[in-house]
Amino acid sequence: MIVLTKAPRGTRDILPSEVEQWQFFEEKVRELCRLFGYAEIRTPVFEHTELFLRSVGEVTDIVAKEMYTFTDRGDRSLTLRPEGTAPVARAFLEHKLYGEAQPLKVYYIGPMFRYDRPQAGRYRQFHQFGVEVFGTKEPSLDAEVITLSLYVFRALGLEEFTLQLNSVGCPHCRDEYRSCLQEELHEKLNRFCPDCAGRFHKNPLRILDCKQESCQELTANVSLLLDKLCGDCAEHFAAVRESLDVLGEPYVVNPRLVRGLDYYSKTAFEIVSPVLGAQSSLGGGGRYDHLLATIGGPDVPGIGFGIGIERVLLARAAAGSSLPESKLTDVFVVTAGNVSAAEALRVVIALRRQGVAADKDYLGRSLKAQLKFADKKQARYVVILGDEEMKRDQAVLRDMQTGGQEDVALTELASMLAGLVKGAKR
RNA sequence: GUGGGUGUAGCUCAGGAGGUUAGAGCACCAGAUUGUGGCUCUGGGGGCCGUGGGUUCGAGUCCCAUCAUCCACCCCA
Repeated sequence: MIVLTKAPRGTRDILPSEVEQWQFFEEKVRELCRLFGYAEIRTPVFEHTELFLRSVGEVTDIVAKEMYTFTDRGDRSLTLRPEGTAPVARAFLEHKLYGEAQPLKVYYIGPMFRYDRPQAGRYRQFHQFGVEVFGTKEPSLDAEVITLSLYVFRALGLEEFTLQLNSVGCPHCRDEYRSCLQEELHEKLNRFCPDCAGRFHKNPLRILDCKQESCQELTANVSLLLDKLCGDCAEHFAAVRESLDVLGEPYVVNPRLVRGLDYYSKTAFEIVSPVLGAQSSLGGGGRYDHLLATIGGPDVPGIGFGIGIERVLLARAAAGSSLPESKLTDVFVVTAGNVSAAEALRVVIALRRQGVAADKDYLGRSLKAQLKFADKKQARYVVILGDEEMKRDQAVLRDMQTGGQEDVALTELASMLAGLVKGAKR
């Protein structure tokens, strides 16, 4: 039975009480992108299914079992984007942005969709902030991109995280290593866990990343891709490390780090947090020098990362970071005696026209209840419109913090409060 | 897709081995003498006990299924 009063599994509402956290995230990220020279790009939330098949890779988990794919009324197979890189790459090609000055640096913020079993820090609709840069293989760019992701976490008040770095090589050295690894592991094949047995053919590199202790032991002395990179890849990796060293950014080389998407080459990195539980990855990314060519474009290199917004917010909450309370209402206008609601509205509108966030009661409540509500709204000031004062074209202005109050002429009310509110915010 | 935990008021939870009108705290609303919030006191509204079957004279309580949720695996953000 479909429950009409519940959001679909793995999705959730971001309620007013939480939305400030999201706005905070977006503000910080936009500011950083501006400083780093990245412009925003917005692509559709769905694309031709084929785009993800070709770019992400048909044997990846994302494509094999996690895509929201549907056929539209024109019989086209479409898929809600499971990640952000492929759509941006598509847009880059579609609009021939390789014809503009390179490199092109862009960022995006938006929802992604993966049909997966929900868990802590994992949703079917989740949100990512990510950047992509097209047009250069220069290693210092790798360092810039990585650094930007670290600055994002810091700007959001996260201190406890680790940057893991690796190189997954290029098609040449990776394929060679892959066969080499399979050869080395072949004799031990029956001693691996069932998952790894499956990985042996599909993605042997991932065996090195298995959480099972028994598998870890079996691969303890196996040769690593990092030691078998081709000259070009090895040189690139060394240069990236050097750039990070120059910047003073600490990192951990994890030769067993693997990325889940096929298009990665050379630099691969992930930022993990110790406070998130099993879903410890705050974000990750890497270089994808052959992606554009794979989907039918020119041979333009690229690099990027994606950060999970939900996970960042969870990490912030776990770290006890909070935001200063922002108040929606500066002034609350209440009525006493026979003063009409319309009269109150007139005053409220006049205040708003002066840039004062004002509001009033809309439930016909008693004076006492109106004040109680104003208190709940955390309004700093309350304007009381009473019969006595109205006769003199005056109103009572009450400071809810100090409890003091005075009579103010109606004509001066708006400009006076505008001044008071502006002063209080400083 | 696999394994385990949990579903009782808006929220956090009680409800001894099945037995009458299902409770608490917080929240919400209203009062505590005439037009004044926070503190206190008093009162009040709210619950197909997730849903559907079954066992029983009788089910919030036992059994099955289902849905949801949480945790872990897989994988990833």
